[in-house]
Formats: sequence, structure tokens, C-alpha cells
Amino acid sequence: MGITKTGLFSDRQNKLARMAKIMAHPARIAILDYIIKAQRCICNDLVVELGLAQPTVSQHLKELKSAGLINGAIEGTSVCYSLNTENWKLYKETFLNFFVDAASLRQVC
Amino acid sequence: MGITKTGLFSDRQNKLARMAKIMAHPARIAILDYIIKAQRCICNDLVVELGLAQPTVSQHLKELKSAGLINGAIEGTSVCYSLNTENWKLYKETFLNFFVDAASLRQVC
DNA sequence: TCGCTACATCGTAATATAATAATATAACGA
DNA sequence: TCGTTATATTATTATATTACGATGTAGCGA
Repeated sequence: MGITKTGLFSDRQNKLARMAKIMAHPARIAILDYIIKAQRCICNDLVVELGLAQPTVSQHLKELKSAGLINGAIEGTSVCYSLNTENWKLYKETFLNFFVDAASLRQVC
Repeated sequence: MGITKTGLFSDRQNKLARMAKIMAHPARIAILDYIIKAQRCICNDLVVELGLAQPTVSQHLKELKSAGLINGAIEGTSVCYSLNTENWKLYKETFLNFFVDAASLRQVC
């Protein structure tokens, strides 16, 4: 993506951007949608549901997991993925705080 | 970035991902932070504030503008950038809706 | 008109992402 | 043990993003 000059920005700004980046792909949104609806899923469910190849889905799951948004628990030959509710709240609050800041703004130009 | 298979996902999912992508860079978060605080700014304010080159800032402003998050009004030799409050609300609600969906979820595995 | 200021655009290098085929790993049932 | 199922990892291709120098454009004051 080119070199993002992380050093120029605050921790908060970098963190918020990183959080947004996790959600910046429709496949990851679709995965989260599915998990929210079904409460849990295995990788193959998503392969069928999304129509993406298995390695692609696996890669997206890995990103969501390393971002802390989902948990993966091994269950025999499959992995049970579910929402990490604690971090989910954190994400929610972080975005909320950002958008709330401008609640009282008026259009200037 | 590789080819995102947009066709596999719903309009809502694609839209949400697109919105997230706009916010997925700390420079753009910093620009929005600045505009929220100062109500308005010109490109050069941000060049000084952020420490990025003028073309880089200009490019980020262009993306924020084409996403509808900010307005730009020509004022003599400069351009007055300010928040597009209507679309800001839209963003806020869109993210809210997404996160609210999972409010009552319990950790499953 | 000249020069300055403020931006935008173009071109390009460096780097990150998305997607997948091929392959590896790991559990389980026959 | 062998085959099957489920997933992860690796390597690679195609494409997008970030950043900036160089350059173009446009308004404005002297």
C-alpha cells in the first residue's frame, strides 16, 4: 500500500485507522455479518456462503482474529469461530466516540 | 490491492466496506480530527499540521471529498474545507447500525 | 504583467492487499 | 494405516495505495 507514515500521527489516530482497515473489505463485513447471525461458524460455512476460495476465507479469518474481533476454538478437525464480544464493544465505542465528536457541528463552507 | 470480488457481496456490505476504507488511514483520521476541531481549514494548514507533503495531503482531501465526508469551497486562492454534516451523520448511523446488531451476543466459543 | 501563494494533477517508486493454486498439517473414522 | 475432511501456509499474480517531486493552474497584490 505504500508506506504509511505512522510516526506522524497519534496512537489514537493510528489505532482508529487500523480498526477501520479491518472493516475495509466486504468479505470481512460478510464474515462478521454471518457470525453475528449464526453466532458461530466454521471456515467451510463461509467458503460456501461467500463463494470465495478456502485460502482466501482463511486469510480473512486470520486478519479478523489477529485484530481481536473474532475467536477461533479448535473443535476436532474444524475451528469454531465466534465473535470476541469484548473487543466488539471496544470497536463500537471507538467509532462512536469518533463520530460523536462532530455531533454539534454546523456546515461552515 | 488485488481484485476485490465486489459482485459476491451485498450493496450494504460493499458500502460499509467502502466507508471503512475512507477512514482506514491515519492521515485521513487526522484531517477529520483537525476539521472537527477547527471547523474549517485550508490544505496548507494540514500540510503544516500533519507534516506530509502538499500533494499527499491534497490527495487525501480529494478522497475524503469524493467520499462525501467533506466539502471544499473555493475562496480566492485557497479552498475552504469543512465537514459535510449530512454525510457525517450517515456514516455515524451506518457504523452504529452495524455494531448495534451484535449488542446482545454472547461469546460462544 | 510579474511574482507569489495555494492547490491540483501527473508520473512514478515503494509497498500493501486480494485472490488462488499447490501444498502441508491435523483430527477422525473405517 | 488409509482416506477423508477441515483448515492453514506458501508462493505468486494482479492490482490498489501511499507518498512525493515536478509541473500546471488560478487568483491576487504590487
